[in-house]
Amino acid sequence: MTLRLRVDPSSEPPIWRQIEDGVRHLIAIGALAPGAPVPSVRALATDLVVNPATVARAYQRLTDAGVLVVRRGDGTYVAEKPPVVPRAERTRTLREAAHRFAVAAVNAGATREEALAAVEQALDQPSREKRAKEHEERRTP
Amino acid sequence: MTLRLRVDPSSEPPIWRQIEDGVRHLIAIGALAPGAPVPSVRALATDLVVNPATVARAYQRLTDAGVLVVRRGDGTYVAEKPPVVPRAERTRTLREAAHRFAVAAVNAGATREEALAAVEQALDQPSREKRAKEHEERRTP
Amino acid sequence: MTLRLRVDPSSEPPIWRQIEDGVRHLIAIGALAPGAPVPSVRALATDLVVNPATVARAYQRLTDAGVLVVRRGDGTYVAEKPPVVPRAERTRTLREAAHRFAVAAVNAGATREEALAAVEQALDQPSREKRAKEHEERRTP
Amino acid sequence: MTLRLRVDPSSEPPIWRQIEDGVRHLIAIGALAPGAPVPSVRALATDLVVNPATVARAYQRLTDAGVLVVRRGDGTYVAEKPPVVPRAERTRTLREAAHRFAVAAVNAGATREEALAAVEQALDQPSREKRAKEHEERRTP
DNA sequence: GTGGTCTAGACCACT
DNA sequence: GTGGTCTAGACCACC
Repeated sequence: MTLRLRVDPSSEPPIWRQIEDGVRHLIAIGALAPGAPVPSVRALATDLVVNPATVARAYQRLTDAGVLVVRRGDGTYVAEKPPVVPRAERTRTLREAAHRFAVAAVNAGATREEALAAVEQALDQPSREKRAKEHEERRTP
Repeated sequence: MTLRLRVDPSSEPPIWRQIEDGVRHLIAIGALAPGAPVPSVRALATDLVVNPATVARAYQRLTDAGVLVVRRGDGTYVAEKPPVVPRAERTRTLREAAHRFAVAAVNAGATREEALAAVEQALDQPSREKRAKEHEERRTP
Repeated sequence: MTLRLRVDPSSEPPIWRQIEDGVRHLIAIGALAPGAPVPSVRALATDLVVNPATVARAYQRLTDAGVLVVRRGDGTYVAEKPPVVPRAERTRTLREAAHRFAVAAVNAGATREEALAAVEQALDQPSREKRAKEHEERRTP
Repeated sequence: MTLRLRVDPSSEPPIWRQIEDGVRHLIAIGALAPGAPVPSVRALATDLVVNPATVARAYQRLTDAGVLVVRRGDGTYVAEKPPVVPRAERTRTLREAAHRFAVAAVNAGATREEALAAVEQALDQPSREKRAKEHEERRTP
């Protein structure tokens, strides 16, 4: 019941947000299936070495958003039908992220081609989590 | 002696960082040549409608980094030889930025093609300054 | 959580620099171990009778340099692995400092022997902190 | 009538002080003999690429101290009998310089031996000015 | 409680 | 005029 999550206690983004995004990410890549249990607030807190209140904050937001559901007295689970993020918001997010990257790339002195190549590489490189999951599946099918 | 710089005071990133990055950016695209003067702390502050201390903070970081040089009691100038960021570090920065973008794109549920399109668009965007500079050069060759 | 630090507010060098150098010095002599907490900005400020912003400035420079790390909302700590200054740069710094001293000594009309004696005396001087630390260790082993 | 002087227009110490110390230094090492002429304020200013008022300030201080003398309508000269700096002040200066060096050395992570070696080397290395002067003397005895 | 940011205003030394 | 330093005080998000 441990999550493939790591958190950086220094600076941006805030820890609660790192946890929130991390869980969303694990769901997006399929590492956390609908209906699957997530660790208790306390367990995850000791695991990540952060304050339980911080984990609670992230869980609360995820619950409010309908991504997680609490079964009282039982535990917390990924929702059976996690809500889809509205298309408009999704493209806005994407555009902002792209802009941040573009500024960073120009400041780093990269050419258009170098920048694009770096992005392609980052997109193609299967995430550690995904590979880890496939590995696990092979072991415990 | 006015700079093609605008800042968003509603923070995130902080104003001083927006100024720092902005100046670096203007140098990177050639809108600010080595040896060229930059506006005085006070001038830029009134121009951007921020506190002089905020501009001073940005300028000082740039000076510490060797991007700007101060001639005491005279003014501040772009360094004749702005420090070249070591190639290794540059590609590392680029790779990290690309990775951050890739994660954001995956979380936003974007496909590989959507992600790349967004980046291409963002890269073609911030040429406002460049076009402005080329225009100026055509006028006063 | 009080630091063996004193500053001279009559400037030269500026207070924030005195604090920065002081912390570096305490780490260098081992009075501040890796991972150890440093006083909060406010605590040190009241202790030194200076404005919190002044301490914050010093701490932030040290954080930027990787000497200190911030745990958000928690506190500030000495980095586990304080950055090693590259050997080349270290000897360069040392050589420059030595050269500055040599010039000053010549200007003061000192002989070679007088100059060396002054340096030996100065080197044996700032062991106040070290002795204090050893004393503490003997008390609480 | 050009002086072996260079100044750094950035930061500490102030330019006028660099000039003042520089002239004192040239006299101390014998590169400027008693009675020898020094360049005019204007000439030195254009030579060093600084504001004439800055050179004037240095010359004024040196004149006040009796190190230089003005012969009206003629020029400025090194005093025939440059005043000796009081012994007490000299040793104070030396001690301060030694202390600054010691702090810098410790912060640079140098051992006592390394620090002393660096100073010895700096003291033994005949200054560029001295060598230059000897060379000149051989050419025009 | 923690650090981070910003403003307003003052004072200083240097050119 | 220039940049540099410092204070006092406010507000914010985070843990």
